[in-house]
Amino acid sequence: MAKLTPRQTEILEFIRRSVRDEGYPPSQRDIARHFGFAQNAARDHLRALARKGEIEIASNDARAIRLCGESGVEAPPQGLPLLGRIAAGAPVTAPENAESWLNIDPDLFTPRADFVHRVDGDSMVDAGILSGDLVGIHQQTDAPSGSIIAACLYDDMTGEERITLKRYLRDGSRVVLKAENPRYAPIEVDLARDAYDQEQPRFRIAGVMGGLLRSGSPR
Amino acid sequence: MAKLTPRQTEILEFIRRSVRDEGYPPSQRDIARHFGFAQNAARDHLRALARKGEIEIASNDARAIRLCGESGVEAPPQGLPLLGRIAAGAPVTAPENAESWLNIDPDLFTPRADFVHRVDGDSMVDAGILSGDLVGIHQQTDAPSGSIIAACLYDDMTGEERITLKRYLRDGSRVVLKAENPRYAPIEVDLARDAYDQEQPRFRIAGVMGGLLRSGSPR
DNA sequence: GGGAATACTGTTCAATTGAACAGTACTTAT
DNA sequence: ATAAGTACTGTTCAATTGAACAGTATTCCC
Repeated sequence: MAKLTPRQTEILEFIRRSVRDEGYPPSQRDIARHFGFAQNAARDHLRALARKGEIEIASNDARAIRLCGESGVEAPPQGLPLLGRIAAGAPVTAPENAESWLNIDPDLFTPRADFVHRVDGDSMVDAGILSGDLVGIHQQTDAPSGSIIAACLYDDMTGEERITLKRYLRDGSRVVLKAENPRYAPIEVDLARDAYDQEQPRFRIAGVMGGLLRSGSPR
Repeated sequence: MAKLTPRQTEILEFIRRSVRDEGYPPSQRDIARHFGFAQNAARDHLRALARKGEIEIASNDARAIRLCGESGVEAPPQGLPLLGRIAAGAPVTAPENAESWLNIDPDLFTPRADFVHRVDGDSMVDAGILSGDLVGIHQQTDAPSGSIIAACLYDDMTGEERITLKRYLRDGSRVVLKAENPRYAPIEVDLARDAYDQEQPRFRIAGVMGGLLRSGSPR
């Protein structure tokens, strides 16, 4: 799709707004009146927009403008990004880096989910969270002690950042990230120590668990 | 909103289809041409539809039809009924008897869910299903042995029918409904015996589990 | 039996509309 | 330098369009 000039973007926006607010596209003269120029200027713009694939001028009929650029009449893209392990350097929790998008109402979770994380491994089985489950996460930088959080752990070796689910236990500056499975050892972090201390992993809270979605039945 | 005649519904549908497919409403003559009548008939119909609040005729302009009845451009109402324990006599699995409706895409579950059931009790904890979880159920009358099913159990005492989640194990005519928690005893049914035998509960398969939705985090 | 609503036909008319043709001025790539 | 694209003005014109007015047949309600 060819790039639009600022003026063309303005005009396309006006058409979109008209369709949304009035329910039908404007006539060439409507456009001209709104922008204060002659009908033929509007016609030129429509032709340019049609050539660039943003609209289709369906026929010689009145208001026969069909919006076709990405978001014509479609529903607003509602859903949640599925975040997880991603390539080195890039921030894991940025929606742009989503593996895929799920069509779920964020309000099905409490608190409301901002993204979804796929559980890998059985470290949380005793909390009823199985491998492969999708966990809804509400993005926040802190969490009450005892809650289940999505922790971002940064691996110095690979330079990769990844999300893990853990129970968050905090006592002063001492933080314990506990798995809900006796076979896994808890990770301990002392926030008072320098972040550059290599003996402990660097971590941050990505958010708190707001719920869970599982597809299929276990075993 | 006044009721529409079949003909008016046809015409409203045609306008909706036009807006969806073409991107703009039809002219009165477009309508007339499509239905094979004169322009004025179309005009009469539009006036009737406007009077009944289904559309708005915005001005004297070409194609100035604005759809306003409930679902103008909105998404189709999609969701799943939440079924569970219900009043005596009524069939539990009928969507009309839903406790409430959840706005979930049925295809998030595999197999696709037809309704949702709220888990009450800890009988399935070992399968990662906790009390309060919502389980997506695909309606079917039979299920492979070993799968987790929604079983309809009929209580002769209260005359109530209720849904319970169980692991379904079948060996010939012998059926075992097993809880995924050692503290619960399995229920045994012999299909060869008469359904009127009061020594065993009457049951039927409501469907198989297609997945799970949990709001909030455990404990 | 009368009134209202539905479901049309048919004609006329003025306003609106898109299209075409002829220009102008400016910018941006080649 | 020059061709292409942008961003307009101005005029003319035929086609389309909604509106109005005058009818007709049928059904439904009171």
